[in-house]
Amino acid sequence: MNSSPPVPPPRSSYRHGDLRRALLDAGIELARQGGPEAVVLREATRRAGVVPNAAYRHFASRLDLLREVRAAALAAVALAMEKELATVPADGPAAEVARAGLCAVGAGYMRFAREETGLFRTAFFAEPEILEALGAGPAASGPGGLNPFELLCAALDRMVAAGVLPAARRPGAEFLAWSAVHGLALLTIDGPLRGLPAAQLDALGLRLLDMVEKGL
Amino acid sequence: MNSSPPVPPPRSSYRHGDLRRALLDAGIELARQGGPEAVVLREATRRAGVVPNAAYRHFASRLDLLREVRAAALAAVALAMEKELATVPADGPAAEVARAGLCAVGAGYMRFAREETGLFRTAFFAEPEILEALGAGPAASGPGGLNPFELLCAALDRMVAAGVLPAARRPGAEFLAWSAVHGLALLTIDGPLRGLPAAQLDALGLRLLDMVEKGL
DNA sequence: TGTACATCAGTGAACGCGCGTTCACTGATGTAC
DNA sequence: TGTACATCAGTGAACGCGCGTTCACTGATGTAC
Repeated sequence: MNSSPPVPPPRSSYRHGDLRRALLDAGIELARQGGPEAVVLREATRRAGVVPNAAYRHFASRLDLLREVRAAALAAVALAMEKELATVPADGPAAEVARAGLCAVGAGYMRFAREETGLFRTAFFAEPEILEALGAGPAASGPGGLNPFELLCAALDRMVAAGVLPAARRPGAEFLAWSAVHGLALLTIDGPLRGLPAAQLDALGLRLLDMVEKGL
Repeated sequence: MNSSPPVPPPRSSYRHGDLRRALLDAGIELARQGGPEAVVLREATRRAGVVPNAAYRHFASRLDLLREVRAAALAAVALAMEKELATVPADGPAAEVARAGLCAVGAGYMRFAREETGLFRTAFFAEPEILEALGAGPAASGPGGLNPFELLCAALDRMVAAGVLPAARRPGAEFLAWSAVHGLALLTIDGPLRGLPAAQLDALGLRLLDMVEKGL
């Protein structure tokens, strides 16, 4: 019954062991629960069982920590997309596979937004200065080496290769597709679609992806 | 050269006159410059040339003020959409008019996001508890009596009436269209599209609206 | 194998900040006689 | 038309809060001899 939530881990040794990792993990957990603004330096140190200023041995500032948390969040988005992509059977007509790939990428993105809202918001709505990294970041790479944006681009490229998408419409298509999916994700987590049952959201997602595919 | 930004207005009378309005205006200006989190009670009172707690004569809390600022922001979005809509010539084939109407509504939304980023973010990303009002709010109405969401719905209805959109595809279409437009708006103000010249953004917007129209 | 020592990760205390909010007050305004 | 008074909008002072960050320190660890 006593002070259970922050879980003060009793540290035996004077040195922590891997405080950097512990702070990062705490930061990721904070982001998961409350989004980017919940990534608070003092709370992270509290969870690591350490005095506040100890963090400055490992991070230059709060923003520095947030940056790394954000990279982890971005990697988590990419992982979710790749997992969804992995469920697409690779046999069958190339056109079908390419189309299904785009859908999988979009569906993974939207599901992640719904299920890991805090991390999603951290990945895409952290401090403005932080966002510049997006689209150009090997630091933002997922396990497969691609960040969410690159995964989307790859899916579109495969559609061109399969002849489903005219090459002339390819340039910029990533922004159109991303817009649609990103927008629905946000209406789902922050907007009027919040609270809709998952089944309905999935159905809406399918219709949206259908619209994108037809409209591109 | 002295303390110009906050503009401390010298108040002649003991009574303010219309402090409520002054605080609201200050709040809207703060939102315009810095988004919802910039709507700070103390700063609003500072700008109104009044002591902090004076605000409590007119607003129950900071959140209460923010709610009203948000309503104003929503009305401003609606106004921008209506202005764009007003540029569409009403003569010509009904199908064309209906299509142009949807485009206008979308373009107005996206342009507002770009030009009044702070207000846009305030309208759609204020405290979660606040967002519930959206889509059901006469309080959120624009000058024409319709909020942004209702304007979009009306445009879609006109497309059905004009025979451009099959009635069977109408239900839920507002969410698909809104997703696309909302997403692009966000990529523009917060994401990798930030800083792109307005002309390119407009072009991308047109392509997006084209995609929506074809895909719906 | 044992001792002296440099390193540097974590401590303890404190700072200044701006915030939202509460309290008892004061004094200009408008109304009732 | 003049006076007494109630109202209530704005004052003044203070609160507790949690934050990020800086400072001089201490003491466990690992290395060099």
